[in-house]
Amino acid sequence: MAKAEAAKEIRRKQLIDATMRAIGRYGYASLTLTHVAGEAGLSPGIVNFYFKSKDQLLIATLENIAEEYSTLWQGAIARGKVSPAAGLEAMIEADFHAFVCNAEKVSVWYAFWAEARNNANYQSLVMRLEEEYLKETEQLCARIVAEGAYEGIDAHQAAVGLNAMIDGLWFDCLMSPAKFDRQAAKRTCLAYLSAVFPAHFGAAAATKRGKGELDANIAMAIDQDVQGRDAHRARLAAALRKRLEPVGPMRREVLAAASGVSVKVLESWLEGRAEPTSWQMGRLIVAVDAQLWMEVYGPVHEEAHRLFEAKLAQQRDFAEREQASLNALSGKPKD
Amino acid sequence: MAKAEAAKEIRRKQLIDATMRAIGRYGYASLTLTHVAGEAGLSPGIVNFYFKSKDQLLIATLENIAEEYSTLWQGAIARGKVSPAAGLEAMIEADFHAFVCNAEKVSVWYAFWAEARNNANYQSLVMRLEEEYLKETEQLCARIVAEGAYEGIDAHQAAVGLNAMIDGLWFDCLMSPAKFDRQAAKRTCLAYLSAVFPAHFGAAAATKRGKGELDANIAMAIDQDVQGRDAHRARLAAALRKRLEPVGPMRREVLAAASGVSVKVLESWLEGRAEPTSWQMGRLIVAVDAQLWMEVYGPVHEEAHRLFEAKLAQQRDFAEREQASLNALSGKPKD
DNA sequence: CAGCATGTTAAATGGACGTTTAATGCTGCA
DNA sequence: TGCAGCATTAAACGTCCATTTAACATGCTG
Repeated sequence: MAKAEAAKEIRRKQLIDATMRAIGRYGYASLTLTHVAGEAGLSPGIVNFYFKSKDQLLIATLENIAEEYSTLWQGAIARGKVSPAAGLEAMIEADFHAFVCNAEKVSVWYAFWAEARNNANYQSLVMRLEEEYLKETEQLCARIVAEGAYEGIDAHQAAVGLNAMIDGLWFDCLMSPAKFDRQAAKRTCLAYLSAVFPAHFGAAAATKRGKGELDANIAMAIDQDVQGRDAHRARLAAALRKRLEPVGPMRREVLAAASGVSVKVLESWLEGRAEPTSWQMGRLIVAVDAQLWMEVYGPVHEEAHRLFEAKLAQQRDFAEREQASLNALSGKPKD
Repeated sequence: MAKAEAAKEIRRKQLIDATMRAIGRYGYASLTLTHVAGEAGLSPGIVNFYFKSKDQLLIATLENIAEEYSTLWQGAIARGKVSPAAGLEAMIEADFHAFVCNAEKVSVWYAFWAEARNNANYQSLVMRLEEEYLKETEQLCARIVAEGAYEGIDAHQAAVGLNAMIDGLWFDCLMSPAKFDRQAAKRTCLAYLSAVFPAHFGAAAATKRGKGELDANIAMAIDQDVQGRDAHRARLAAALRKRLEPVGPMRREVLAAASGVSVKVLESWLEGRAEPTSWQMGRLIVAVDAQLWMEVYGPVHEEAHRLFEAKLAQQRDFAEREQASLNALSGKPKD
């Protein structure tokens, strides 16, 4: 039952969040399921009901924080896409955003990093993540170098240096979160970039294009991404309600069936108490109309839109083919 | 008995080394005394004989690796003292020396860093270390800035950036030790410095003063420090033997008594099988002559020598006062 | 309202591990 | 050689904790 599935997802997320808080509070080594359950306000036994084992819970936690982080920086980079320099600035902005750069999250990262050497699951994930991030940074650096005015600058080296600096600054955040100044950390990174790429990040470049504004815009956009979970749910609820108005074209039962959940669950979405999984969201979109996506996720730049349309077309294509093959099968039953 | 003390020290060190290997192999979270004992080739129960508890063993391990690291970079910086730029280069050289920058050591560091947030003992030590290192780096940067040719460069920021970059590069060493290239890491740091301080680290500066040579010298000196434990013991043994030659002024019994150990232990030093603790070394020096220090620790720069003389004077002073107060007490017994 | 499924809890279980203790082996000394 | 003291071991103990199990609560269905 999809309804049960959705409810389970909520509890799982709740436990994952509790795990992150518990790691932040007690540390990885002395983390017990009792701690986790305590943070979640549940009894210890429940963890093994939603996760096969403690290991599975921890893997899910790492996957969760990894996806959260990836989403943030990839979103930031997309917003800064107009120029490679803006892209790098956006990455830095994302890396030192309060949402990811805080004592709790960083201590979770360090916990997994320290364990990664002895846990193949952690290691592959952490390495993949790091490689993705490095690749992106390197491309941006390479584009900046290609734009000229630099001799003897190795884009790869510049990117490795930037990454290392960011990881190292997180360490300061870990060790003395009270003293740590996120703005100063950003400035430190920008100082590095302005030393390496003076034409793009130097004082001259900054005044020329009105640096302050850009920063503020990116930061605001990231803020929206981050603290906007409630706002997101509100937008989703509003968009759904609009389509369910008395005069509207759809009834709750229809919409619920289309998205594969019970009416109860659908109502929890309508009231902003819960939200669909991405899979359910996809089915909702297909069931209703692509415009829903625009309304829920807010104004987005063209590329993401184009990407989405492409995906949607692909999905339709896949569904059609599946249908066709089903038809074919029913026509000629297997021998 | 001082003899027993010396033997205990050796076992303790053996167990600490085993702990580091075990953390590198199994990770902090799943480290058991059985693992440690296994690495040391001893039985599990023995650990609680030499350390009051597992916690104490771990604290001793952190203290050990911290002192090891501090000694290395402070030694390196002293050698590069001729100029602040050389000092920074020496620090980098030390940070990426195979002795500290290898998968095992780095994984030990990350283990303690990750736990530091939840363990006051670890935290204070790690923070103190980090502060010392930063302070030194910052002073060097400030001196470079003071030498001129830089505008708008913040020495503190430059130092924080460098430290962060080094810590972050260690992460790469942790995650993929096979792929990690220590030389490339050094170059990355130097590229950073040459971007921030082009007059001191730029291509021009490098060719002017024959950069290659300097690097090689510092690296060699550090090598000596590091892989030189055997050499150190050999020097010590030679220096002691010289003073014990048939025609020499001292007999084994006298020297042993003076340093508070048995003749057996002294002989183990003479044969290079063991070495005194720093405390015993101090008593040896006082008993024999300060020249011994020069012979054992090799040629050193003046400042360290001066420092040592001052310490020695202080120690004598303290001993005299202690004696005086003892005399006073025996004169007037307490009421 | 009965019956069933599902979510949740509390208690039981079994194993792992730090620590303690008693026994054993070893070394140095007479 | 025999004794004394110390280092070391092996086993026992007790605690903690992940996991399992059964009981309980809740809500849904017929």
